[in-house]
This record gives sequence, C-alpha cells and structure tokens, in this order.
Amino acid sequence: MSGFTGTLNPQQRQAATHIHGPLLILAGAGTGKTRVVTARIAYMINEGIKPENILAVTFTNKAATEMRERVKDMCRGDAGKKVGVGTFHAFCARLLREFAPYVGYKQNFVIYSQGEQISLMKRAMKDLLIKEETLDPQAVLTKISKAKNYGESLGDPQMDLTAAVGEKYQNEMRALNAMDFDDLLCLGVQLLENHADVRSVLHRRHKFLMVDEFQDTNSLQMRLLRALVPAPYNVCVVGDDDQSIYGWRGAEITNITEFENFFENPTVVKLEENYRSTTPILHTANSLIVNNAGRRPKSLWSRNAGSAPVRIIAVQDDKEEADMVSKEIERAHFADKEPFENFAVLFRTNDQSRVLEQAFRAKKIAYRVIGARSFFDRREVKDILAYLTILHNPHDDISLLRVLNTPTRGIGTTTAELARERSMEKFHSVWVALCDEDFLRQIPEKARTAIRTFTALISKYAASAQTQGVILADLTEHLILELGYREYLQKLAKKPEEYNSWDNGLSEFMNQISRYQERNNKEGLAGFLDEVTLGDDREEKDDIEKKKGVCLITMHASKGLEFPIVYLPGLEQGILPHKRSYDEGRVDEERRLFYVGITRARLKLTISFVRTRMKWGKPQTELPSPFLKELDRTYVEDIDYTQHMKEAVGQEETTNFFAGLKAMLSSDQP
DNA sequence: GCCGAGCCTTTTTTT
DNA sequence: AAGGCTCGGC
Repeated sequence: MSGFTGTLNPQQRQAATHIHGPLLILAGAGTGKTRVVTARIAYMINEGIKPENILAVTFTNKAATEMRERVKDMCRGDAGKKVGVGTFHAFCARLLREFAPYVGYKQNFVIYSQGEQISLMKRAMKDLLIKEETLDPQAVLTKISKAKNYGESLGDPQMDLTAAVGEKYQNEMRALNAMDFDDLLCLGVQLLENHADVRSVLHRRHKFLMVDEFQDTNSLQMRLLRALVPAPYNVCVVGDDDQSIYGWRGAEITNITEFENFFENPTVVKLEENYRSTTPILHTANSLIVNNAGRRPKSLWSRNAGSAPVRIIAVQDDKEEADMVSKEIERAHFADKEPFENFAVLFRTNDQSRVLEQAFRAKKIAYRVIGARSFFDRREVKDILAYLTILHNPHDDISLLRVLNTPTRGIGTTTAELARERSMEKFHSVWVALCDEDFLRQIPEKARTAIRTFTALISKYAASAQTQGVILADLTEHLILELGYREYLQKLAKKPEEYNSWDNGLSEFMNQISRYQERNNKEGLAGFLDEVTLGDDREEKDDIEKKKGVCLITMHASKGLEFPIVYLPGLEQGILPHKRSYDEGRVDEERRLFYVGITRARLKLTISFVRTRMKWGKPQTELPSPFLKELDRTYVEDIDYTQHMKEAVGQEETTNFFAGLKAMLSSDQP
C-alpha cells in the first residue's frame, strides 16, 4: 500500500483507491473526508494519471482553497498545482471566458455581484414602473434566480410586473455584456449541452472529476456535471446529506440521496468513524439530527470518550452573553495557556458578531471575523474596482455611472440622465453616448469638456491595461493620482480618521492586486476582476491558519472547519431556527445548520441563549430555541448563568484576579 | 451642480 | 445602530 493511503482506515482506503466508475462517498462530519479526497488525488497521480486531467470542483471558495492547499502539500513537486481546483462558479467563469461567443457574449464580459445586480434592477424598475407601484428589487432578483435555477419561466411580461421587470433586467444584462452568478451556471450548462465540440474538448481535458460538498449542489450544477462526465462516469462525489444547508440557494438534497439516478450503479462508501469530537459532543449532535425525516441513516461514533459535558447556558441579554463568552476565553487563555485561535464563536446571522467584537475589544482579546466580505464593500474599494472594470469593459453602465462623477468633475445627475436616455434610444451603452459627438453637442459647454476629459482618461488607461506585461498595481496607483482620488476623499472625510481608513483601504487594495499578479500573470485584469467578484480570494485559507485570535464566523461559513473549543450563542426561537424558515418550510435545514455548528467542536461545546436581545436598537423578548429540547441530556449540563455567578463567587474572584493580572501586565493600561 | 440634514428601512445564510 | 435616500438650501 502506498504511503498516502497507508494511514487510512479500511473504508477510507477503499474510497481513496477507487478510481474508475462512479463513486459516492458519504462522509459524516469529522470523518476525514478531506484526507480521503486528497489521498485519492495523490494516489491517482501515483498511478500515472496526469494531474492536469483531474478536476476537483467544490461549492464554496473555502473548500476550494482548502483542497488546493492540501493537494499541493500531499503531492510530490508541483504536480499538485496542476490539478484543477475551483468552485462551480469559478470553473464556469473560466470556461465562458474561453467560449463566450458560443453563448452570445463577448470575451470581455463582466460578472455582476449582488450590489451591481441591485443597482441594475433598480434602474430597470425605474424605467418600467409607474410611480405608485413599488417592488422590492431584492425580491425580484430572488425570483429570477429561482427561475434560472429551476429552468422555469418568469411568466408573461404582459400580465405580470415581476416578469416584465425580470425580462428587462435580463435584456439589460446582455446589452451590458454582464453576467450574474446564476448566468455563469446557466450559460455554462448551455455551452456544454448545446455544443458537442466544446464538450469533447473538455472531456479530453478533464478525465477525472471530483465534487466536494456534493449535498450543496443545485440542479444546474448537476446538469453541468453530467455534461462534463461521459460514460463510464469517472466521477467521485463526496458529501453528507445531514450537512445540506444551502437549500435556500437551490441546493437539491436529492442529488446526493438519489445519486444512482444520475450515474448508474455507483460504488457507495460510508465513512462513519469520527476523528474530531468527543462522545458527549457527537452524542448530542446525533440526538438532534435524528429528528429530521428522509435522511440516509448513519450513526457517527468516536473513540474519544472525552470528559467535558456539553453546556447549555441561559443568560440575561446579548451583552451578558458576549461578556460570558469573552470572560471564559480570557480566563482559559491566561490561566490555562489556551491559545486564542483554539476558540471559535459560531452564529446564525452576521450582525450577532457585533456585540461579541465589542466585548473582545474591551478585553483586548485578539479575534478575526471570517467571511464577512466587507473589504470589497468599502466605498474606496468599490470606486477603484468600478474604474478597473470599465477599463476592461467600458460598456458596463453600472460601473460607468458609479465613477462618472467620482471624484466630482462636473458631470452631475442631469447630464448622466441625458446620457442614459440617449443610450436607451440608440440601443447602445452609456459609454458610446459619451463618445458620440452628436450627443455631446446637446450638452452644456462645461459638462461637455468634463466628459471629453473623462473619456480620454479612460481610453488612455484602458489601452495601457491591455499592454503586455503591465503592472496592475502601478497602473492603479497612476490612475488614482491622475484622478486626484485621494484629494477627493480628503475633502469628503468628516474626520481625519475617516480619511486614514479610506487610505488604508486603498493600500490594502494595492497589496491585493500585487499579490494577485504575483501568482497569476497570465490572465491580467480580467482574471483579477473575476477573482474579486467570485470571492475567490486565495489568500483566505492562509489567513484562517496563520492569523491569530478567536474565530468569529457564521455557521454556514464554518462548514468544513473545526476548533477545539466552540461557542454557539443565540440559540433562540426566531434566530435558530430563523423565523423566516418557518414560512418557507425550511426548519429541517435550520436543524442541519445547528448540527453543523455542534459538530465543529472537538473538545468543548457551549451553547447559550438569552432572554432579551437588542434588535434595531430596541430590546426584544426571546424564547429558547425549540431545538434545545431535542438534545439528549445524557451528556448535557444546563446552567443558569445569573444563578451560577452568584453561587460561584470563588470562581468569579479567579476571573477578576486574572483580569487584574492581565491589566498589570499590559503596558498600555493607565 | 453640490452638499448637508433628517428620515427611513433593514439581511438569514453565499456564489 | 447605521447606512442609504430624498429633499431643500446654496
């Protein structure tokens, strides 16, 4: 048995050495799934399969990055780097860059993320709607997304307002040479299903397919997979139906529960030995998940008896909850030398992290918030990104209109509106209108000059962006200087700190773009923009491992990760299960989400709920989550925090003692 | 065309 | 609590 499969258990080894024909690996939480997948890839390469013929697709960027790293580590030399690894969306984006004309797009299409989609949707609605009528842009987008994912039509645009707006949106997208996330999948499927020549190119390129987090794939992704894998189906999928938590995005749990309907006679391997958690944690998790109907039966077990019970703590309010968590972490850190990075706090909604961050800052506990893609939502970053986007595709109206008067250059809303109207009459982009002399004649002198300066500037930089060997960071810096963008920010800032934070954002952006070009000098600006919008930030994994501090993360984003000590705050009715899950019939999925949260913990698990929680500035009465009643109490300790604090005065003193000690040791204390 | 004040809503989760 | 949006004054 070769080295990389020797340490696997029999089931794991069976999975890792099965190469030909369809393979379904049902891998429960913590059963060494990633090890098996990477061992399998190493094994295949060792058997003489070319790494560039292996394609591993995942659902999230985190999974992709993790796999990329692990494969690289496990393979000799740089063989691992040649294995294709990416999310479905990133894979499609690449594919479409290569074959865009086949689906009626130009090669320099741009990818719209949520913010840009909403802008476009608002515009489409403004153009179509009578004033009185009001529709939620986000809701319409959700409907469009569902329709695309399920291959349904939106209805008759003549009869239905949503359908009309949706049609308009879709037409605009094409006109702008823009795709949204769903389009990437839709058009990818279209490309493969309708073009045998493209298909055969890809069949030759990707001979062995692997899909991770298979329980999260939707029907489009399944169609893509089927088009990508010819008989005899060299495809291996890995997943766990109990961890399917993306149903709201169209994930089809039946892809995994009825896998044999798509690829005949698969070999099925079940991994049930858990190497991660103690028995109390696993037992508690199992007692929760059995309440779901229609799962593939499975029972996880562990050799690790463990000692600590699972704790369920009742606290007064969210402030006290954050205090409780941060005090315990502080104490374990200073008393037991427990490194901060051994802790994670997992929550249902992003805004729960706020109170926690405040508590951590107050106690000077190092922490990091994972996944909040706030960086690319920052105004300065969005502005610069919009500039770079129009250098790539000036016909992207949304980005163009964003920067047209940023920094303010005398092209106000009136002029912008005229240009838009003109572009709609003539069925071309705003950019074309701005370059059109006939149009410019109708514009007052001052604005006209401003437009000419603007278009000349963009053209100049667009040309240099296309130059071979251009250094993107330098180009961006020049652009910022020539725009006077920093001066603009300086004027805009209300306080000096505000400007400083913006300036830091710009510097960080420069770092990102330099690092991108260090690892990829082939794909230029287009590649960078794709990575940014697809969230394919390859640094991220590094960050999770290298960066120090307590990990604050949503339960969704925590899938695939593990931590020695885990806190699950906010186990309240309406938060988990989320109140909207009741109307949408998704309570089972919320239960799976809780299950995912529980099974992240290796040694210690603490669940908590509050009686009142601040919401939008007002206190709200909360009830404990009904899921808590489902947990078997064999290994559970129920604690009333307020009560507990009164009784455990000694313990409280210890806490204070260490807090005091810490204050003394900390140099920046008064 | 520009800018500030006040009003109003709001995301559940991510590609 | 906080950011986005509208309206009104310059």
